[in-house]
Amino acid sequence: MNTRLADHVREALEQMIVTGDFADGERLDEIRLAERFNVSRTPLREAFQALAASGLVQLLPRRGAFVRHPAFHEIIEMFEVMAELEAVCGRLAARRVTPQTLQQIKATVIACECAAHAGDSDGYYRENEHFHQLVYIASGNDFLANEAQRLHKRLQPFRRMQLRVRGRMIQSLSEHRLILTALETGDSTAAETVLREHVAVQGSKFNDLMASYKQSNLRAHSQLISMRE
Amino acid sequence: MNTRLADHVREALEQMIVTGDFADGERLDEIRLAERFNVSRTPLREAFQALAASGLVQLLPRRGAFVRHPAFHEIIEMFEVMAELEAVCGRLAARRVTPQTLQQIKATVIACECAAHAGDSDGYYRENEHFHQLVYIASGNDFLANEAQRLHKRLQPFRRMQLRVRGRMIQSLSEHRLILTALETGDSTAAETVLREHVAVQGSKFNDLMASYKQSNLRAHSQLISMRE
DNA sequence: GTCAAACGTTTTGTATACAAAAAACCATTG
DNA sequence: CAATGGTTTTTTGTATACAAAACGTTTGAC
Repeated sequence: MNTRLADHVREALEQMIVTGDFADGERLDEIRLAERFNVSRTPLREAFQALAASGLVQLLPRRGAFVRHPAFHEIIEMFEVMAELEAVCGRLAARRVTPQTLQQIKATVIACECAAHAGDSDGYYRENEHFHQLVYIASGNDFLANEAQRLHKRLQPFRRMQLRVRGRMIQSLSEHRLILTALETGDSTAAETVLREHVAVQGSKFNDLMASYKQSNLRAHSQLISMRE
Repeated sequence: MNTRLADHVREALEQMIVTGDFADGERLDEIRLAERFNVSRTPLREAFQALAASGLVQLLPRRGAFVRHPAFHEIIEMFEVMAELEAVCGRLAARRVTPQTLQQIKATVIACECAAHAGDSDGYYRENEHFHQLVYIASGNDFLANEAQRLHKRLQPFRRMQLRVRGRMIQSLSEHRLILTALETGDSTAAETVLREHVAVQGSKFNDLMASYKQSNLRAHSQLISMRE
């Protein structure tokens, strides 16, 4: 646990932004937020900088901090990069994965299947996260693993929506199996292709994401209205 | 031009770290640096945060800021990711590049060749940067272009070393030609493969990089010694 | 001699004060 | 009524003051 106020504020603001408490382009008032969190402007401004580094707010010099909700096409672009990063991880992992990591991946695939059969949505979500993290590590490139993890985290709110789509979980499961097999047999091309498709947002998934994004936009919008009252 | 002190300090520190003015793991003294730059601790701490975000320093809570020179294997890893990112840019660009961008790329290839024949090393470096930037943009994915540019910038000091290697420029030129042709003919596989190889650090290049890295380490080390006197 | 506890020093994190830039407001003019 | 210029208010960026945590040192016990 961290005792720095700035980190607490950053986490709180991150949560608020992601859950749509602020409208797109809204200015974050230093003074009002400071007294709301019962801190001074100093840790608040630190939090702003951290949020700017991860792309959640835009910091304009001598203007202030503005929340920046990604436009729909930007999310599509981020998912495309995520798909390519995971594809690279898969290709490298097929050649480099250690027996231990492979064993761990196998365990998470099984845990995913168990959670799915038990109807444990949260459990599935958790194990799925673990599965992908292990694939990143299996690439044998720690820098790549970190970058992938970073983007994965940034896409988390949108992925959560996507997983709610009917039937997504079953398809996801079979893809996990295919990936596992590819890694076991050292088939780098298969690992690359399946992982890219596994993550990619296209075809029917595209429309699903579109729908859930519109909903999240509505939430942000209604929030904006309530703030103006 | 930016009027914020914090940004000036960040740039200055960035330069100093990259050029090896600090040893690896050295603590950056807030007070001493503040009076050296004639600023208070506030903008200095802002600069620390920005540098931490780009990986040049490590920020330990209630400990301080420590410069973090990447270990050799970390640089290799970053180059591997860079190669894969450029490969992705190339693959996508072969399908999506606009006639205007293609024209611009052709222009930079020619400019590179001119600079090379004129023995203009700095000019070649500049046009080469431009060439890669255009390939990123040609991918049609702005987020990808930004990420690629970010990593490219981070690897800049090490790339500069690499280009000094004898014969590298001529090989680089012919690779540019191959990439241009692949983009013109829409050959995504060729664009991907050539760009990956173009960036990758392996074989003889590996040893070249190794040698120049050792030199840069020596510089950092001698600096450390001079500071202790 | 080693370990540990208490003290003083240094350094970080946060609050607050202040200067300067931006925004808002308002009056005046065409 | 629109536009412009000056004045006031707000807000950002920076300096400084202060509290608390980390660090080093000395002292004391075993």
